[in-house]
Amino acid sequence: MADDAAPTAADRTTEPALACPISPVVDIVFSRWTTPVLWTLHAHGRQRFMELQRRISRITPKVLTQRLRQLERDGLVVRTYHPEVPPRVEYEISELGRTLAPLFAHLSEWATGNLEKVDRARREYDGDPAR
Amino acid sequence: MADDAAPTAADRTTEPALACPISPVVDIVFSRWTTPVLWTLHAHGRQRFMELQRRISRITPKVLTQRLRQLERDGLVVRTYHPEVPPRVEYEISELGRTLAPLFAHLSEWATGNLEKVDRARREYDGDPAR
DNA sequence: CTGTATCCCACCGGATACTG
DNA sequence: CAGTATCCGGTGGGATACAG
Repeated sequence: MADDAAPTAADRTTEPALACPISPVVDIVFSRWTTPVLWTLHAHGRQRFMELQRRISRITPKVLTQRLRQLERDGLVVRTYHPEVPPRVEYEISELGRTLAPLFAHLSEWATGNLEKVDRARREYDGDPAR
Repeated sequence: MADDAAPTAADRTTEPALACPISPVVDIVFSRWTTPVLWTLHAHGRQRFMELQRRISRITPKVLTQRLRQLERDGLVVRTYHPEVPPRVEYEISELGRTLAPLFAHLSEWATGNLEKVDRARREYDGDPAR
């Protein structure tokens, strides 16, 4: 990413090099840790930093911050800072982010049943220890 | 990819730690380079190793092999070896892999229009150099 | 509470060369 | 042609400590 002049997310759609129109979406939505963050935000609504960290149990504050910043920059998440003592920050899915919901549902639906097939394929490929 | 001893793809669906039912799918389908490989296979049908490498222009043979092996193990791609001289190997999407097509179409559809919004969000976040 | 700042290491993937 | 074998550098992310 980030090389010469200004490769935007959109023009990568037509980039001949990859010739894969969904690569940019994958970079934005499915890079490491972004899916759990988005999903948690989608499943539990607006919530604070600590709630997110607790729910995405193995994530460190550093990484969580990085992902949240990226998602905020991409317009998928909205950050609200409340200048109180102690400070309170809330995150929520943006309107744009919400348009991903059907996609996630689709993913989730595919997982049902097909994940099992993947497991079976792996076992068979590995020499079928369970038979 | 790091699926050694116990945790299968399927049981990660119910793993409390992530509590994100689509994470396993993301690991399988959207890890690095897998999307371009699957897309190219989907777009151009059964093809040989070199064709794939040529179409996914920046991929190295080593990485291409790794991804193809992974996809074959997961049952998403079928490898056919023809014992000729010189050897000929063909790859194609499996039946299971084909069930991903609607999903990819969905992704592609989301990209249309929304990618542009992401770009705008980024420019605004970065300080809007184009205004 | 909500992050930053460092240190550090494992691993991915690029480059290159070589084999059946 | 279809890979494998090595070397190797950059980077993501874990652990830990600290700041506003």
